[in-house]
Amino acid sequence: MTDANTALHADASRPSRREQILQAAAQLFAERGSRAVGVDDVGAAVGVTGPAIYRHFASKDAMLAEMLLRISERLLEGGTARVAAAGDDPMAQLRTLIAFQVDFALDNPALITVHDRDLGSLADEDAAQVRRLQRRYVEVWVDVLGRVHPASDAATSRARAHAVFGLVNSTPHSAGRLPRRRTAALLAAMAEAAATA
Amino acid sequence: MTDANTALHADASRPSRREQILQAAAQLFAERGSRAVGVDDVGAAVGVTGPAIYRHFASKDAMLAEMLLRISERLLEGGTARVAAAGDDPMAQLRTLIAFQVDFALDNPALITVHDRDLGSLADEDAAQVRRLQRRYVEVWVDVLGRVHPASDAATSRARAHAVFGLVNSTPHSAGRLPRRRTAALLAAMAEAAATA
DNA sequence: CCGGTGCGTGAACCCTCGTTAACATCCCGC
DNA sequence: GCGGGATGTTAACGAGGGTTCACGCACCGG
Repeated sequence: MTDANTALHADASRPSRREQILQAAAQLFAERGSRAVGVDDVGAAVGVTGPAIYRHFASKDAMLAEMLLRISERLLEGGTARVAAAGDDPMAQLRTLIAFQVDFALDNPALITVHDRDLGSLADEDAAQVRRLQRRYVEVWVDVLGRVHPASDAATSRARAHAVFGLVNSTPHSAGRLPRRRTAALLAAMAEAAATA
Repeated sequence: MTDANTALHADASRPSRREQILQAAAQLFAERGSRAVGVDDVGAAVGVTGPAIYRHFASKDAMLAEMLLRISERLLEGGTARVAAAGDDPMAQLRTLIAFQVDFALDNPALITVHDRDLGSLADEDAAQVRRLQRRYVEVWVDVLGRVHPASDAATSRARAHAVFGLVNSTPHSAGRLPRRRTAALLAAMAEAAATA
């Protein structure tokens, strides 16, 4: 409803009803969990009744699926693009990846929350698709971390990547208490220190 | 059922039915989310039918409440005890806190998951109680981090603490792929680097 | 005008699931 | 041996909530 999430609608100025619904749903899902949010709640958040949702989505699960797929795709695309644009230096690649993840986490704390909490309430097929995208994004990190730590094996790099994600994605817990710029700088510095430790 | 979670039962050798239920529930809640797990599922996991649960707990919510309260209490107690035993050196206190959190996260990945995912599906009173305990535990970290970074204000220390929690609590995502000792060492090193950055 | 298409509404349907009730069983102290 | 509490079982109730249905209405091309 506010400026919470920018990642879900392409046209931010006058989002279509469909995009309004997705964004409101993301917010509500993040606050209470997708299973605790009723279709009526989502409708009310955009000023319509519950069943009106079905003019735009096949089901409640379809909403969640589209939400998670978009997030995963955005992360994967953004991550690969940044790395490709960062040249050959592993440290430069790492820094740009961190900056990207920090920006995303600060822009979309709600999506971050939903992303790793409600994957389980997805139909098997959709869940598998999301996991494929997630895995590919993780692999982008694993590659870069592997070049930063040439002595480490892939499993170690993978654990490192997950740890950095956890660090950066702490934004939903600490958001708003500090000016955004400060938070971004702090998280980036901590993430780089952790990733290179 | 296996050796998954050691934090919930005092007598690990022959846990009472009540403790079996709590442990099985923690496992299931972590895998699927508390709302997606039925009372029948929990019962089946310990070899009884669903309604048998009500011989040991007043309600499904009471199970979740007790689970989260125990976790929060354990963390707060353990954290304060470790800090008190670590002497006056802030870095020594930080290191022992990190070691404690890493051990807990590796011993109880399921509890970690439930802890910060299902707080929202708790009755207001219980949720408030859990949050009080959480806050006090965070303050233990904030105090130590404040002494490690004398120039930082409390808000910054708090953000740092949450970031370190996120890093260490990534165990549910990366568990098992690496021998435990290696994971513990890696996480501790990363956490210390991040906390002192 | 006029019919169709898009978007919404309120009512009803029905399945899931937490909870309770009524009835067995085991076991232990007297 | 026997009464009673602890522990389970099956059957049933009832609320909540996702989904469908039948209908209204605005808008738009011909």
